[in-house]
Amino acid sequence: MSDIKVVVLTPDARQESTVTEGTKAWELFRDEADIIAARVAAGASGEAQLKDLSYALADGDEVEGVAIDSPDGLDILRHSTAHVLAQAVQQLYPEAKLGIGPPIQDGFYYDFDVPVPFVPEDLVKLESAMRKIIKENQRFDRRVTTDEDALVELADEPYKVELIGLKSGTADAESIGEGASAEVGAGELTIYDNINRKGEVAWKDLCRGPHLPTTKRIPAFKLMRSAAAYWRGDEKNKQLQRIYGTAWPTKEALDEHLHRLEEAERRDHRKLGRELDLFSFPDEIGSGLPVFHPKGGVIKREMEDYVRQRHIEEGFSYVGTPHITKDGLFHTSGHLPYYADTMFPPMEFEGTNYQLKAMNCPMHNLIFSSRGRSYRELPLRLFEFGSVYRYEKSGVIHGLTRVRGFAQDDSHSYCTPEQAPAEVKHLLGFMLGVLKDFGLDDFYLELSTRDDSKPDKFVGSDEDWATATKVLEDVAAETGLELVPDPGGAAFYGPKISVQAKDAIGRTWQMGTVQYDFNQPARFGLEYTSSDGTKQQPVMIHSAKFGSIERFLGVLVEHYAGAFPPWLAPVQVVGIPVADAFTDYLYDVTNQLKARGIRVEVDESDDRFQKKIRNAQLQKIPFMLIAGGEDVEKGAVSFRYRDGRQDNGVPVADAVERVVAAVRSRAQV
RNA sequence: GCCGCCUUAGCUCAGUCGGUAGAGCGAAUCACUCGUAAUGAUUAGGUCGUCGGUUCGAUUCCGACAGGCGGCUCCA
Repeated sequence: MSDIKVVVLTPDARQESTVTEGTKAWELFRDEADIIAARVAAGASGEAQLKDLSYALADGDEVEGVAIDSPDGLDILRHSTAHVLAQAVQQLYPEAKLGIGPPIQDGFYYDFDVPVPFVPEDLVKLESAMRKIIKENQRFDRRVTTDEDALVELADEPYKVELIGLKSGTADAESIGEGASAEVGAGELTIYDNINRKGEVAWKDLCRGPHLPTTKRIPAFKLMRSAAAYWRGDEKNKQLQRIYGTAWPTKEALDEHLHRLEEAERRDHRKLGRELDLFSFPDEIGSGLPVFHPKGGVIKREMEDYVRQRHIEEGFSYVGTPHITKDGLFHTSGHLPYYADTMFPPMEFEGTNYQLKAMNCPMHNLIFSSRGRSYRELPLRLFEFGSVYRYEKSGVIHGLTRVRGFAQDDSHSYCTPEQAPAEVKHLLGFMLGVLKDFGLDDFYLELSTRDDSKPDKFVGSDEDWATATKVLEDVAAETGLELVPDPGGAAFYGPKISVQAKDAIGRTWQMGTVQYDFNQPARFGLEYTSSDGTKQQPVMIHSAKFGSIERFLGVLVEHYAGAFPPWLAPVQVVGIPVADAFTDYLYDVTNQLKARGIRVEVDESDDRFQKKIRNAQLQKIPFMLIAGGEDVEKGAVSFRYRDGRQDNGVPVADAVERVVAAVRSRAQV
């Protein structure tokens, strides 16, 4: 056996070493307990690939250890845990057929075809079976096979057989589907055997790897829940039973993760909406149809006042349109054939079908075309709070973030094709400014484009789509923000840029949008007279800065966990007298605040002083103004802030100015 | 829409192996008047989500529907 040269890469050095041919990668990292895989490049020019530590080194390899707490390491840990889950499932339920089991954000899942869906008690049983497998310290053993051999070996696993077929049928791992690429990818087909202490194959799975060296290297895991999921994500396919789990490099990291989930549940806007008396969803009205209580109404009104004012400042005219229309309007716009499924069914009235509107643009188009338009009027900018109703499937309704009736802060800018790029830029900047004023910072942009393979879902010429997409792409790039492609996500009439924000439990929601539309102006025959006297067709740019008032409010509640910045807080100040005797004195102070437009209350209840403090804390009121004997003597009040900070004996005039300034600044306190 | 789970007082939840139900918080009343997160006592709240079936009897068992939760699919 001859010697070979390999290069070991560490974060701060590259070290050449000579080893015997056939040496396994794990021998290079013998002393590093947290290395669980290797990134190997064949020579400096080669692209590095993830390998199991059992990989036999070759001459010229550049090898870097992958730590269990690195992003790749976590994926490997979680995917390996998914294997252990699948092994446990087939132990307990031998008739279970395997789907796929990829790593995901914070964890993993594995899909199974089982005759009876899993219940929570099954997960408990499976966890103990998994612990047993982990204790057995089974070795993940990689074995290269051929399509033909694998098809014979895995004949009992119809879903694996399908994946092998897909792999041979296409060169492109992406087209197999997200997640499935963990099982079969480009290159050679591999099976992983789980070898137990006796050297027997305890279990095996088709998989491209890599995996942990052994099952004992799984430090901490937990099964979270089970749910059904369509095979390969297609509604027409059979539903498999999916088990979600999580796995971490240490027990502490797992506990922290579970703790974060608990914290996230506490900020859930549906829970806070009830606790803070902001809104509710009466059964009597129907699913996905919220009502705003006085306190939620304050926040909603502040949002509306703000965004109406901003639109006026940005050159928009505030308009109004009705909630229903004859259905012909949506035929003209082109919405009906595409979106009949998501519109409420028509109401027949005196021989005419009326429809609850699901979008506002057609009505704005009629305002545009209500009289002749000159190029001098362009861009013509219309804005309103448009109430729209969409018949969302029952399973998708979610608090305020997915409802059946909501208001869009909807605007349409009619402009010449030449003006369009500048208008898109204007709108995007405007939208980002709105997010900033509301303190939202955890979001990214998405560029939704046409899916060329589904021409029936989109209208318009290739050239127009290309032009429109380019305009949006360039403007988005200028912001410097992360831009995620969303192929196929465009509206039927044109591409869009949207803001995607996360809720408390990590789900992303589409907020504001800017959409470029060259189709509706044509369908409505919109035109303006240009400087040379000819009739021209405008381009319209759809834009909503919040997206939907309801959804934005829901995300805001979670962003602030109910502790709104003072300008949005339903109650901005609560006066708390130390004893009844000081109530009148406090009213003198709060009346000054009220005169300055501050939302202020005095707690005159029979509760004791400390209870009043507690109640104000639970209501997350930004400022508590406290008055007792010491304050009265000095002509002062004492502040208590939401975070528990105190500032005693503040002269009344200063206190009033302090509150007014805080509210005006729109800043969080 | 699909799969699973769930629905008991305003809220959070006990409970009834089928004989019409409890607690804490909240509310009301009374007493207490207190310096930075819960004063005490008393009282009132429920045809146990709705409708149908089984049964001498259903909140409990079965079914349908409505609503909720978690996923999947969808999301102009």
